[in-house]
Amino acid sequence: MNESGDSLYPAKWLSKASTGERVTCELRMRIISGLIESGTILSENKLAAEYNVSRSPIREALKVLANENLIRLERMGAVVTGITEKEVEEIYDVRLLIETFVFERLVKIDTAELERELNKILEMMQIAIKYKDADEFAFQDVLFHETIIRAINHSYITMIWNNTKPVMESFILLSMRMHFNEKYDDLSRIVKNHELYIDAISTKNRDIMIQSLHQNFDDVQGKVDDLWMSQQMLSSAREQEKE
Amino acid sequence: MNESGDSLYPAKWLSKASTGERVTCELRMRIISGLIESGTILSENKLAAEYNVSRSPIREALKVLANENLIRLERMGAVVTGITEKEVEEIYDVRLLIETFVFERLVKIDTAELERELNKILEMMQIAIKYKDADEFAFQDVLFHETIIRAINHSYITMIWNNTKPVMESFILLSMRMHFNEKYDDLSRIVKNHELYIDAISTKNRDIMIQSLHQNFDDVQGKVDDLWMSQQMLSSAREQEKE
DNA sequence: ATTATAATACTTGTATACAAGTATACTCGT
DNA sequence: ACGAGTATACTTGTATACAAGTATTATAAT
Repeated sequence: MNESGDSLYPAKWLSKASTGERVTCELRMRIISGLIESGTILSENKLAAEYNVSRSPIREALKVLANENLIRLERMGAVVTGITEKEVEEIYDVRLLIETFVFERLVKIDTAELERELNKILEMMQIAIKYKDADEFAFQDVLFHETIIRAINHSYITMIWNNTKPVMESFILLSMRMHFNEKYDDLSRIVKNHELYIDAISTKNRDIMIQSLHQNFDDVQGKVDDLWMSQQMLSSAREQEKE
Repeated sequence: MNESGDSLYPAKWLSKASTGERVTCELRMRIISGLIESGTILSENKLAAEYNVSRSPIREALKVLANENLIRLERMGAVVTGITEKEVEEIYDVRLLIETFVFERLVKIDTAELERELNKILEMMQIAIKYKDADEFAFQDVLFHETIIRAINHSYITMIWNNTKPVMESFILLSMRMHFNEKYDDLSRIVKNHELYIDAISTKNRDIMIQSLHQNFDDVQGKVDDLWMSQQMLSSAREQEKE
């Protein structure tokens, strides 16, 4: 029925994805970006009609999104929860928590290979900056942290990551797209900070690691406000349309 | 086709559950108990036939179990991962991690209502012991920790809990059933330890909390060995059947 | 005997159909 | 005008059907 605009989620990341995964990613982006407002009630049938698919992939998507705390499955309809500033902080709480845990494991093992991998990702990030590819930059940013987390081979920490990653990815994606053209110094600061992170890992220095983690948080936190502002703008724009 | 024995998961906990949830809980118990061995390849069709349901609830169950790291969804068939001693340790890593985090929040807020709630649960546990109701005891044990974790209203911490809880619950359930009749002193030790936990919360004393958490871990760890032993017994019994 | 190829039986992912239950709206009685 | 009760249109959960793809097995050729 209504294709309602282009897709927010990078098509190239969905090359091998099933319909269910596509819908999941797209809905997630719409919710996090604020395009679908908090409080909206989603119905399987309507979504199926909107995306021109059957209810099966839609159901799948809703289950996943409910697990990510983006919607709340109720008797009739799924209520969009969305994410507020509070949720963003909470996600970063979790990231701080697990990355701190991970670091404690990393100091006990050989991290040479990991460092190599991280440096590779760092160079990729720089290329992404050079070619002004916000999506690629976001991808590598997320990959950076994923690589660290996976390095300790801890299935339940990985599980936590798998559950927080999608929201984080979408959030960073939107945030990067918004900032990429304006704030070049922000980007280099992010890269610098990732370098610091690698340093912390290689020297096994807790203080540097904590410093880097908090720096990273602040970097993101700064962007959060802008994202919310733009959401507000979106919302008020819609409000005006209605009138 | 094959109902293969009774259900492991308490029927009374499934009063309002859908077929999908029932299948999920039952499969989870079978996997964790070792009744379904690691390495087994599950097929949606076979499971559907076995449980006399359609593929829809089975698919749902497999998605959930994959998220809990109990199976691995592959091209063809779902490979049972199961849980080894390593996984149990890892689950408790996570619980330690999040409960430590939670405690840091709890010291900052008024916990009077929480303490009341926890004491209620504690009394329930004692009744469960009195009437030798292992399942109820397990239920209250899990509820105890859930209550603490939910108290800080942290959506992503809650999310982590939601994802680890089912496995933990099943594990504790099996463990309790195995030990309930033999080791009465174990049970009172568990209760004592929970009292200690409440103490830690009310006095906002970190040291007591850590002590209690580790104690709790040791309690479980002790039981783990037995559970594995019994799994081994199960396995070897099956081996012999085959011959 | 071994290898290449083709047929078959199984797999998942999606679409559709059906059943049971719930909210909304409407009608009828007062 | 207003409330009780019914009809209707929606909701989810499950079952079934279909399509596309993959492993396996059997057959045929060398």
